[in-house]
Amino acid sequence: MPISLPMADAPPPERADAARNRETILAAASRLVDELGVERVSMDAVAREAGVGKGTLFRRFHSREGLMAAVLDRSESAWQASVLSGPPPLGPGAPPYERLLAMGHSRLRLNVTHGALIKAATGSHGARSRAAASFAIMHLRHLLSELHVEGDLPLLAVALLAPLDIVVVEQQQADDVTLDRIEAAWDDLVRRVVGH
Amino acid sequence: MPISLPMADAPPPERADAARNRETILAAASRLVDELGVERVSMDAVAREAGVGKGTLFRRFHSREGLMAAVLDRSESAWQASVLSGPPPLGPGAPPYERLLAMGHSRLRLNVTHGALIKAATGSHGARSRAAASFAIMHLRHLLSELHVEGDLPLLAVALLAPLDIVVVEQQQADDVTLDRIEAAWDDLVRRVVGH
DNA sequence: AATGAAAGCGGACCACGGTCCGTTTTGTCC
DNA sequence: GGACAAAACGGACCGTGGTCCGCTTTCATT
Repeated sequence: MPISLPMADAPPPERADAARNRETILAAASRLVDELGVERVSMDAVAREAGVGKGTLFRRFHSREGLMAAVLDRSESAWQASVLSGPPPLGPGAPPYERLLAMGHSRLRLNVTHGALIKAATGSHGARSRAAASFAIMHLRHLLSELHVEGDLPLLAVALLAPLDIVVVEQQQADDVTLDRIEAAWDDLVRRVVGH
Repeated sequence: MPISLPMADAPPPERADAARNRETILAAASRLVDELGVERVSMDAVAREAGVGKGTLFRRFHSREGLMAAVLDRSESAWQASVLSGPPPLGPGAPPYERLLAMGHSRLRLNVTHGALIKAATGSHGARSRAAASFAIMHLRHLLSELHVEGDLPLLAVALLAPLDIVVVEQQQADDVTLDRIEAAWDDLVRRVVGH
């Protein structure tokens, strides 16, 4: 008799071979990505490297975008960890305003270093790994409420994060704007929004 | 003797057949786009419709993205015209703060209605039709300076426009956020930045 | 009008993302 | 452990964006 708690429709579990392959594929993809750079990694190459058929890749990850999002999630969750439990001022322990600034700076730099992967994981179809993007929003929203900012905090959080987006940043870099300048302008924006 | 004013290295002019083809291609592309929707228009189809070879498309527009940007530019320049010389509050004649709000609202709605085209014209390669994007930035910057806002105006303008980006907006729409709410939150953001 | 070189043209060709479906593996029930 | 259905697998296949290169058109010069 299968142990089934009276919990509602849980997603069906994963078969053994499927789990094994998922790991193999992710490992192969990660390896290829930081060996060749994300642009030069084709789905066929990942399939070959992982020793599976192409169909398997697509069943598991739906699209190239989805696969890259899965690869990206590893670094993202490291960042999330350092926000949730790392040293201040990014992690807990510093006053909210400083954490807010630290988070923006950290996010900006991370977006730049992971730029290629983020863009590969963010299709024009717009289905970026939901969780990854919304973690930053949720956290920012939390900090804003600690600072007693009034208003539509969820949307305000989005508005503050939007100018740090890799696409926006790269556009500016193409106009010879430095990261330091972007950072300073963001600090100014935050100051205005939070009200000192 | 060729008439050549003492003007420095002008870009070489366009040959007659080239100009003819450019028009034909743009017309064909526009027609197909609003007949089938931008997603369903392939480069082969445009070439067939225009009665030219595929190579010609790519020489003229470099990529699918480039072609779509060219198609988009028509609507964009209509919008630019109504900002520069249309009726207030979007056009000149209204006080700067009202023009600022009107511009945001108008830009938001335009981004939504032209969403598919904008995304098709904005590759992950990030080379969106330079002029189109930067017109809004320049104008916004101008309005901010009229309002005596201090600081790094070019970057502030970018930061205000970023949350209106179609990708950001669609993300929010997927979370059941209405356009009116986005608009209200943007107004609030502007109020904070400009300082009433 | 003839001429020659540079610019433009076109469609065969390639690699890639994504789908499809006949075959193989897994896990359950007897 | 045998039998059976469900799930997963793999690679042939397709349409698309983008390149390449031998041929044609344009246009300045005479």
